[in-house]
Amino acid sequence: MAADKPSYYISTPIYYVNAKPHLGTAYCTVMADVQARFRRACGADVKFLTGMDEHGEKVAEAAEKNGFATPQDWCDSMEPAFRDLWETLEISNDDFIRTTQPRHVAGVQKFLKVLLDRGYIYKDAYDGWYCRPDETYFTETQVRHHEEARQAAGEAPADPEHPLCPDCDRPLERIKEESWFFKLSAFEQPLLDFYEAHPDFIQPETRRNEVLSFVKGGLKDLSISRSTFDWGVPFPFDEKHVAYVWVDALLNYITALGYGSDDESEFERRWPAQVHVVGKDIIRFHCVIWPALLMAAGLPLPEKVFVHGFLTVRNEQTGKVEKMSKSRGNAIAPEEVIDLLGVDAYRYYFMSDVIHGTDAPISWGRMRQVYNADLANSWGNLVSRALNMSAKYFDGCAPERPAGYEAATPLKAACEGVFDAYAEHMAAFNYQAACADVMGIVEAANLYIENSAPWALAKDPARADELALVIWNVLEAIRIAAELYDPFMPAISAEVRRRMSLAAVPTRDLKAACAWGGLAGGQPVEKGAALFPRLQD
RNA sequence: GGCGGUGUAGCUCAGUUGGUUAGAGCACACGGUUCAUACCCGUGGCGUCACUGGUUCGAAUCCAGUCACCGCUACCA
Repeated sequence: MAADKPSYYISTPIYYVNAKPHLGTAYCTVMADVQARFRRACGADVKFLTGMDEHGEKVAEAAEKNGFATPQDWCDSMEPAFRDLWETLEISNDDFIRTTQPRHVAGVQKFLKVLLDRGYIYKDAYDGWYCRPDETYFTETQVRHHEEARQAAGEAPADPEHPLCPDCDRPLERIKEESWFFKLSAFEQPLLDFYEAHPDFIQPETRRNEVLSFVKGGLKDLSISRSTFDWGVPFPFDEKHVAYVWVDALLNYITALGYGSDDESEFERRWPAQVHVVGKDIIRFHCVIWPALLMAAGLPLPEKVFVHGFLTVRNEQTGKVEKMSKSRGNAIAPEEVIDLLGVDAYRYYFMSDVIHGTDAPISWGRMRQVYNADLANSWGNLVSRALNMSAKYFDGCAPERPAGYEAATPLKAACEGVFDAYAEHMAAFNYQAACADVMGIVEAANLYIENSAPWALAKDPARADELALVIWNVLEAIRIAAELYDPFMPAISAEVRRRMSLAAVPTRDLKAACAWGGLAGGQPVEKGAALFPRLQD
């Protein structure tokens, strides 16, 4: 049944279990959710995946430090922080994968065997510096240059036995151990060929350029196992080693489809994914390592990686844009924003006003502006005045679809053609433009009411037909706008439909739903309380 | 150091292959209206399009350089 509809498989990254979800995590997840809801509304058979990344030495350490008997207990204790926030934010994920689940472990082990069989991994001795907190290796040269730079900056020389990490400045350890390596170097040219053949693979364009120049700079083989700790997926053919993050976390995208299980039918049907939504910090994992791993395993590559930027904060005292961080004290928690705006307006603000793809500033002042202008004054007030008039003039109901409903009106003209533009913008993750498309309907409706003056028509019984036509037009436009806004503000759109006695669930055929004339009329309507109570300064 | 990006009204941003007086929304001011969440509608001011020089009949849009911010990468000496 589902199989005859096109599969649309979309993912967020799996989030690292040690950190609670923050505004950036939520931003990414909402972005993917909006796309998932849009695709469902267009009739696609959507699988929307998110989850948690639970392996690694740091997780084991955190478990111990926090007094948990096992790392698994620690992970279990963190899970609600994610699940609860996603539920609050109306995230419609169809699955929630955890890398400690048996289905994931099985898939990882199968994948490793495939890589071994196909000759793309080998065991070698690793000799170099290791940053335990970062779980990262550094070469002699990297470490030496960092030390030179430090001393040039006037800092005290580090202990030669424990020079400092180039990334985090914590002491390194000398490590000589065996490790499994992935022949990433073999994929330099295949990757470049792939990028060229699929110019839309990485979006936006600037990220693509970054990846291109990185790969052209040459790729080195990649250490994919660790034997210094054991909180990970054991190599099936070498129990001393556990999989390192590349061949663990990234694989969630296929293990969630049953790759490596007894029944791989969903994997067969849905892979490759239509899009991975990721932040710019993990672009290389998703645009270089992950495609190379898939090539090595003989699997198809995802169709697209959409890379979003980071949220920054406009300091309303200085006017300067700052990176958000706890140490600066300018970090904003999702809960704070929800308290101010409510969930749907929260989603709308980040999706409509924050430009995806680049770093974008947010501010409390801006949130209030957008909320009041777009949602309270325009959309919410339109619904309010329209439903009020409908109920008042038509005995608690919507007018019946009038005979001349197909006649040209400014409002009908404003609604027609919106779907095509909107769908194109949505597909390109240009949510700002998509929201503007819908706002065009809202503005046209407000203007149409103004110019038609239904309150004047209502005073003249001879113009009853005219009044019915005007009100029906406005309700029809609201119906369409509510469907188009649904991916962004699902609860509000559902409430609008409820007040108009329309379907409880959003459409599965958005194009048809946007066609003029869908509103039969005659059904009860209810004005209700303000959808977006105006924020006072 | 190399590569790339960005810099347009107070704010968030559009500005296709260079072409009449540079745009939208918000914010602000004034006027109108009253069905509505003091809302909606109309009108208006606001910018040397980062700076300098160049190409052109004509550049925000092309070229060179400068400055600022950002990203990736490399520091091979």
